[in-house]
Amino acid sequence: MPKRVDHDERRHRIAEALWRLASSRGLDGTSLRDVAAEAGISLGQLQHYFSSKGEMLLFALEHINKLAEARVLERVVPLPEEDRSPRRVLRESIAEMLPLNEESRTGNLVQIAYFVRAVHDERLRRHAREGIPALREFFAGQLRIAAQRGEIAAGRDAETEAMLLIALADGLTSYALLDVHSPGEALRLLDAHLDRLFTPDPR
Amino acid sequence: MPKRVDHDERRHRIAEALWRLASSRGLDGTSLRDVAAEAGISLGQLQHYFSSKGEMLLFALEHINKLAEARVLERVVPLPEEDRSPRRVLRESIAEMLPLNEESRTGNLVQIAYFVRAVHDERLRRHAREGIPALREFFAGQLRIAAQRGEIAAGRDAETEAMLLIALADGLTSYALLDVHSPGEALRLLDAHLDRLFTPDPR
DNA sequence: CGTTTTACAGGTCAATCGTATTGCTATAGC
DNA sequence: GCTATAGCAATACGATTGACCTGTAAAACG
Repeated sequence: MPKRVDHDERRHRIAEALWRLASSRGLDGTSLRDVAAEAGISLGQLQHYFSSKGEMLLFALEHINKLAEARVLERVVPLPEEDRSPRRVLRESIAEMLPLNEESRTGNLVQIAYFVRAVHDERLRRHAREGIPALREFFAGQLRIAAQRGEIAAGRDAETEAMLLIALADGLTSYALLDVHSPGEALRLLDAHLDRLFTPDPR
Repeated sequence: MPKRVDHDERRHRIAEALWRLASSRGLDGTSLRDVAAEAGISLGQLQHYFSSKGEMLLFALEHINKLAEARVLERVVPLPEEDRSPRRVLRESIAEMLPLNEESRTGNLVQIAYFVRAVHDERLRRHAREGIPALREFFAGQLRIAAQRGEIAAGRDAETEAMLLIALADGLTSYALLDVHSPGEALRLLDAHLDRLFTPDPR
């Protein structure tokens, strides 16, 4: 047999070619031939690594989710102790999700392409249903710490506020992608929301 | 010539057939033949009313937007004077946008299908860029009235809060469609946000 | 009444899709 | 060094797509 090849490395390369195309044409508008050409390989070779389009899509989704999670962690973890306040952690996390740079914009466009499929595809929908609660718990944990520190009103439910943050981030992202507002404006709106959330108990 | 036909009425029928299919398969997954079959007409007849698929899509989008706007107005305008507080108007408006019933769910799924296309299609994107500011102004107007009445803190910027509400509604809708939370839970989250927004100046 | 125009049916078209198949080549393993 | 096999290229396949094109019946209109 010929030289052994790192399968995962090849699959990642193909997934990244898929993202580049899907971010500008959607998943339906991206054919296997397109992906192969973008990755600089033949259709036959692509089929050697993915036995069907669905399999390729699923692999690419799991990969992009892992990368997105890693980027958030990479941004939050290195913060010096004194800057790692709940508010700062939440802000940096959400900012990393917003389409503030070209790479993130591509990622978000791909995520949306998957989102549409997920609405009709049970297998993909499960991914969303499993991922969001984990994020919500992370956010809620930060909010509970903030409540203990007296940085937010005691009456607020952490899980509720966490879900509101996620939904808001999602909406801000959508409208930024549509150029309804700029990415910077999305960040400003996020900060306005956080200002209101991180208000100590007024009474 | 044969009996004159109400063109607009036929086109509306076709658009509604398109929605039914697009809400469960997406716009890309819906062929002209599918739409014709769903509408109970031949492909030839469909093409008699729409010279291209793109034209049909654009017509159906404009139609669904008009209907959505009309439904909001129908819900808000008949409210008795004493119930037409800014908070109530905003709540009912947003509730009408959430996928709380099957009809609204279908409408939202179609909207999302268009959203994905809009990201890549300049002509569709213009629709979004023109529609949202109008909605934001309507919301901002309600918020200014609330501020005059002293129902919300004076320091809040109406346009900012209006855009936050729209983005939040959008995010809540997305996650309701993915069954991350129930439509009822989306409404509860909206109310939680409104509770915080409609808090008189604490100082 | 005759002509023109509208409303539609049906078929054809090239293009494109995902998938399946075949065959060659180079090397890992014995 | 022989051979089995992983890696890949190339091609073919049937299905489906949106866009055309032609034919025909009927009724509106002069």
